[in-house]
Amino acid sequence: MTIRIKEILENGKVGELISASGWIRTRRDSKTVTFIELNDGSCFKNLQVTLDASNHSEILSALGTGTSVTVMGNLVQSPAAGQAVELAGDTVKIIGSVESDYPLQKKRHSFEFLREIAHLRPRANTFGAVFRMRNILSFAVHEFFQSRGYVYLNSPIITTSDCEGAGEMFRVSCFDPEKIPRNDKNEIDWSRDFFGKAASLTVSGQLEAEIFATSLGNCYTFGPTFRAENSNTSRHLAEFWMIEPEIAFADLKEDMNVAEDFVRYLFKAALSRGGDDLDFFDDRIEKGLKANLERLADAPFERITYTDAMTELEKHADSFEFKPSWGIDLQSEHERFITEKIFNGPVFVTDYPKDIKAFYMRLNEDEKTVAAMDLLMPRVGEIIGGSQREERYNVLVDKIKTMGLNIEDYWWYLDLRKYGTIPHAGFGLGFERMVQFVTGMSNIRDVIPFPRAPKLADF
RNA sequence: GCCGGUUUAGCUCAGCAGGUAGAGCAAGCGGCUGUUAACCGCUAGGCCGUAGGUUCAAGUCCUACAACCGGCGCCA
Repeated sequence: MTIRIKEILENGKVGELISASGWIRTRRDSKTVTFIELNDGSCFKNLQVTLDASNHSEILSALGTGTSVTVMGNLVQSPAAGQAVELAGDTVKIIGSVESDYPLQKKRHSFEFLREIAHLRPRANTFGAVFRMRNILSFAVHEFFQSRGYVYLNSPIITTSDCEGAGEMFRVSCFDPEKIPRNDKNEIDWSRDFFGKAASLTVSGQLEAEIFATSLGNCYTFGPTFRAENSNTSRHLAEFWMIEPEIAFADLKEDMNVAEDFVRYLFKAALSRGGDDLDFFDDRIEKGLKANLERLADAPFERITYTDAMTELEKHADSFEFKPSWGIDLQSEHERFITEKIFNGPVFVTDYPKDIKAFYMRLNEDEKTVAAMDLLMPRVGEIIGGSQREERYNVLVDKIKTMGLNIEDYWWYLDLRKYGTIPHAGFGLGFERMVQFVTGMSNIRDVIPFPRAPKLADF
């Protein structure tokens, strides 16, 4: 009958006899009373427990930071400021004691240090708040799509379709690295591997989502995605979670409408359910975070074509290391200028030159650009990449050929266009980048429980 | 992968022009106080990232490597 501390603090009645279990965050002594801050992870706040020093003298010294305990006693009104109620502990049971080398102290630790003890960092204020917020956002993702009739698709983690070229892939193989079979041309003989062909971890569930969008209708994926790029930045991971809706009978405009509604829905979920965790981010991680989320949750996102964006950037060519010109990809500094200087908020940039985008994006009337869109956000950069898919069989075949890709590899993808093709569109949202934006955390490795990045796969 | 920075006590850092290490917090002990990042005193704690080199002498200078941080590239 242990009650969660969140429940106690929200609904506990003064006078009630209760039991609370958790970990001691910090402990302070006064002459007659020992104070314990008890946290069980259910919420940001701690439950203050008071112990009569004379009744518990023999175990008081064992109640150090990190100790797990169960306390029974009456919930009383707190005579001091800082908390409305507190638990007047009658009995304290030590569940698990702590050695003096417990790494978490009652002081501020650097995020870099806490990353090295990822098995303990969820017990720290910031990380408790981050992972509760991540949970809120995860649930809101499903809520948003489910309430709109989208089907949740579990796209495969292991794939043999080398399709997209979205980045370097992690090889999946059962070969003994000491004895990799080779054929008579001395090439690796994947036909003798587990799947009978070269297999990798997925870099995107989009192509599979298109199969379902052209059968069950609107659908979405939400799962882990893997990129073997040697990316060393505060916004890249080798394993990250991506949400990829695919919308049937939709064009780019509808794609952006869904993306915008989706992002704003997540902002609103964070605002309405974030509680003390969000207040903490606002107070300690990024000043003004809440006001900014509130502003963005209500205002429509800006939209600008790549061509118009380039024209704007060219007016400020002097302020860039890389000179903007039509046909090049937007550099980080350009994206930041657009989203932070020109619009100060999320911006959709649309209709990129066809040569810098993937083969499956729909060719526009001008035959120079494709129906692509990226959603740029202040600080985290590109949070969404999406497009209307090329649904015209012949156009797609031409595209695959001119890009030098092997047409046979795409037989099933082309079949979707050959048999009852429909216009459709979709996008991918980097979940961790969303969590970063909503929490204000500056390093993406601090918003995923166990980050995987170059030289980093502990725990 | 590229450019720059950092690496000294459990943690966060200081260490001036090369002369064999210091603070705050944490920990242990004691004191004070319905305390709330509590406060005060004392104690203990360091092959100064790794490997070479220069020098009578290297935490301090040089080289290589590694990890981490910031920026860039790749992208979500």
